Amino acid sequence: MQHQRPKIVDVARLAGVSTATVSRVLSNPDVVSAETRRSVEEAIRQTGYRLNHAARNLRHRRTGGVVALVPNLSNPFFSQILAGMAAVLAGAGYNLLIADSCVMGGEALLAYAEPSRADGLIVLDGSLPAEGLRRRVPVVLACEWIPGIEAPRVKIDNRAAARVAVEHLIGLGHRRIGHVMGPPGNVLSEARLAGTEQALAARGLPPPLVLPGDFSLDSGRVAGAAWLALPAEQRPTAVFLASDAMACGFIGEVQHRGLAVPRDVSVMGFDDIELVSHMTPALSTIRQPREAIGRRAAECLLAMIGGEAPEGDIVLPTELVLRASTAPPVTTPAIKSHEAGPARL
Amino acid sequence: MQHQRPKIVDVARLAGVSTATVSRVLSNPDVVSAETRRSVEEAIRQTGYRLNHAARNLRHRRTGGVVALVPNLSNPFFSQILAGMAAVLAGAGYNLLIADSCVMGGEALLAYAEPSRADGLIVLDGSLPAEGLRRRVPVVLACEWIPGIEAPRVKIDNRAAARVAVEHLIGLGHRRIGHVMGPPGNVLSEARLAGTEQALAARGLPPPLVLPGDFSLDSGRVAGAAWLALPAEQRPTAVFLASDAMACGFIGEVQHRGLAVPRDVSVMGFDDIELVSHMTPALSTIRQPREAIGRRAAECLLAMIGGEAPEGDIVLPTELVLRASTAPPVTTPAIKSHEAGPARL
DNA sequence: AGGCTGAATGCAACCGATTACAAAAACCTA
DNA sequence: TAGGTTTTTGTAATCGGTTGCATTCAGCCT
Repeated sequence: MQHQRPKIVDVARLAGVSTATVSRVLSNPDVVSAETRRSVEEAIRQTGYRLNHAARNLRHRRTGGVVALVPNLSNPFFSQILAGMAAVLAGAGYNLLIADSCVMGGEALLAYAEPSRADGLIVLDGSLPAEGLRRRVPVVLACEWIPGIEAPRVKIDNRAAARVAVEHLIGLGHRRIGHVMGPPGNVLSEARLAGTEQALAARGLPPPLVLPGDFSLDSGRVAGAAWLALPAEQRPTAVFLASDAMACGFIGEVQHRGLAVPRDVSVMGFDDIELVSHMTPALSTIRQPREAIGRRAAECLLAMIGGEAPEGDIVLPTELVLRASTAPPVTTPAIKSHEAGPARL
Repeated sequence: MQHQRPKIVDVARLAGVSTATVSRVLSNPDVVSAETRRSVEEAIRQTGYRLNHAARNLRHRRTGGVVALVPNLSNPFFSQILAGMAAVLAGAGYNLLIADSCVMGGEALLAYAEPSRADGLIVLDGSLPAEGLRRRVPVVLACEWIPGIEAPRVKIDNRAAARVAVEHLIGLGHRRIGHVMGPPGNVLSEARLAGTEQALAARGLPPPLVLPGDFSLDSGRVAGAAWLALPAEQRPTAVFLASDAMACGFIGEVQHRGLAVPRDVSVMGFDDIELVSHMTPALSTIRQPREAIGRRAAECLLAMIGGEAPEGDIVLPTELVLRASTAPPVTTPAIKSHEAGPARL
């Protein structure tokens, strides 16, 4: 009948000490005399004792876990952020739990915000009910956020980044510029649109042609079709899309219909997901430091769990990455050079 | 001083019953009389009582969590499997914890296999030490697996799928076929290679030109460079790569160097990640039912946690997806038709 | 009326660690 | 050597629910 998991009293008995001493060896070895410690360690080895986390957590009134609330786990954009968080949290002895808002109702999600389920919460989804997050565990918002909520945010300057992207297009000589938005109401969508408009207005250019989207590949494809459907002389010569995924869909659609990027249209993405540097043409885009976002969010949360006052917002830098999908517009419509493709021999 | 979280005795006191009764209302309402139940529920509402999971888990000797061991979270291939698992597990009231073997040593990973940390384990990484997984929690292996371990596997028939892929290339008329492998030693790499060899041998064709890889985008790029470095007449006219990511890298490299797919080389991938249908050319590939893999693995694990005998291996079907990256080889080297590109006008 | 059955509830022992407090031991100092 | 520290260890309460067993009581049968 010795197939029970050994508990702390079994170790104590074998070592001839009290459970308190064993516990001290485990969590605060310095207060135990060297000799006792050795014999306890030996007893632990002999019994094959392993600590029961549920019991420790109960006593400590904590859970040892942090929940990440993700909208749509299958989106590769998020997985890299999660990887950053996982690294930090694992180092601090916390478990990373993930909850996909795609597959759970808002009700079920809020259950995660309870102190008995997790010690903290990182929200990556801006479309949650702002209610119910009050008076619960520490919360950090990353990337997207919920306007009503009072919590530190780890983010980038979306508006400025969009401005930089569009200024690049303007600098290349584009005058008719399109913008494909993220989902309506989303804070990121709004900020990127605003940046686009600002950049154009600052140069005295007309506002962008705005097409709807939702960050997904397929919405980018649809936007591509919409662009193609325009009369050629009304088409923006450059399009800035609010996500790389949409940019891929857009380019795919345009290419499948026989046009070329950047010859017929310059395309600019947002995110710099790994794949887009390998496409043809390689995508010009705005790099978000995804891993760092995850890291910082986790660090910030750990600090709050540790009792520190929440920091203010953390704004991480973005980077303009120029590749082959953006080029000067083929002007001089008089010549109508249909052969002038991208320099590829 | 009423800012304490209410506990079960507070509810009991308010409702005028014992804690046992409150507990029954919570977990086994049928044995409580309707009247008592109502008054307890009312007390719960008034106090704002919330169950403490750590306490319940301690008593139940379970954790309510399942760990997924992933090699490299940032890989989008895995995130969709995780999404499937998350859906099933959330439905059954389990938390999904993720551990990225990239960021943790094998030691730390095995700590997750302890009953006090998780009720079960889904391993997606075939490169783990087979030891230490014995005499622990229930385990299910998905996709990749560890040869030494006795546990149900959720997988596809990699060899047959590779055979189908290569037969397609042969059917198109290709005779010199290349294969870019996954990481050496990996069960998937070996099976896909074996399938490739079988298909060729069955038709009496010479064995494939095998190039090394590791499933990553960049290793695909390197393979592309290696292919380009071959004398043109030795180059395989079709290449089958063991992952879509590698196929993307390969195509990118080939295109950046001025050649075209499938005109100069047909390319076949494996996985059917979402993006590849939007590339130009759209990638022909083998579709893995990633979400289903995640689901089935989770279901299987839940059954084992519930005490059922482990099922045998579960083999899910794959599908040959034909798109634009594969085409008949441009034979008749006498004509050397350099202009015959893909039909694109 | 006495005895029996079964439903509803309470008592108190758990689950397995942690830790405040007290007791004991060891070490100093005058 | 008595008295005062400091270090080490043990005792027992505690974290917050759950559940086997005992008890109570209403309803039913003979």
